Amino acid sequence: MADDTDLDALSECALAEMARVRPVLDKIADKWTILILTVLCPRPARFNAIMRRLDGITHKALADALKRLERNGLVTRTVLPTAPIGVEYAITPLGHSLRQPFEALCTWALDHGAAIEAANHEHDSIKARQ
Amino acid sequence: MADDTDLDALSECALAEMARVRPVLDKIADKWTILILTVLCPRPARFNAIMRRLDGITHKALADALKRLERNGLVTRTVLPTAPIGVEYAITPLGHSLRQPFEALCTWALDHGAAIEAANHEHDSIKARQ
DNA sequence: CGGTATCCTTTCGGATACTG
DNA sequence: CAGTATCCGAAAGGATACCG
Repeated sequence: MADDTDLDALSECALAEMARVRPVLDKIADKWTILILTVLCPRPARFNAIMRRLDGITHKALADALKRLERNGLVTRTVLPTAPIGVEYAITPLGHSLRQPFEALCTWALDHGAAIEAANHEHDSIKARQ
Repeated sequence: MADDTDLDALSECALAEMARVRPVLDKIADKWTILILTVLCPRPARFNAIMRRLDGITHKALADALKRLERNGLVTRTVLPTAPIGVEYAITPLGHSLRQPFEALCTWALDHGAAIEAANHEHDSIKARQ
């Protein structure tokens, strides 16, 4: 019973931590956030330049994502004094700091993606046999 | 122009890597996956035990999430020979390996959550002034 | 107890069109 | 070029009820 209490305490602590983590992750984790940051990482880019790089993203999705990124302080938005008007988006230090933990996730995905695929196929074949 | 080519190559490489990473992340990244793994990390648990721990999750959401986790080889499902019937879920080594990269993300969230909050408020107050 | 099926509401994403 | 508004179908999420 003493063991149970200890384990409960640990798990409870982790779950309590999650309560603070979740709202943050909800803000940054959408379909395009990471891809946009990847594009902006080497250098700033303009709206249509980003769109050309991200094959498949729609006008609206990019506009929404950039608005959220700007609001969260991960990118900056600068209107250029050109004609016709131009807008340049650049990654902030805060946005840049996100790349390291995200790369840890990427590494995991690259390392274990095959294992997940294998588990999928095994699971499916077992179900098919039944 | 030579610089541009190099930067393009780097960015192109990162985007190409993303193409392999994305399908994996799509499989594991939903609202409850991480919380469930957190609960199961110290020791296995049964369906309703998990549900009691995760405040707010619905019956259906938990059932769906567990099915996906099992299919991806992140948890195991064991029917207990009890009456009434019981089912125990346990984390696999593969599931356990996911915790390290995820904790990197948690650390980032805990470290920079305040900065994002601040950016939100600053952004809102600027907009309100206009 | 564990799980599925159903229904219903809300959200999301794509397509299109229009403004500065 | 950048951005907004609108419409619409698809998908997600919650509540409920029922089966093994």
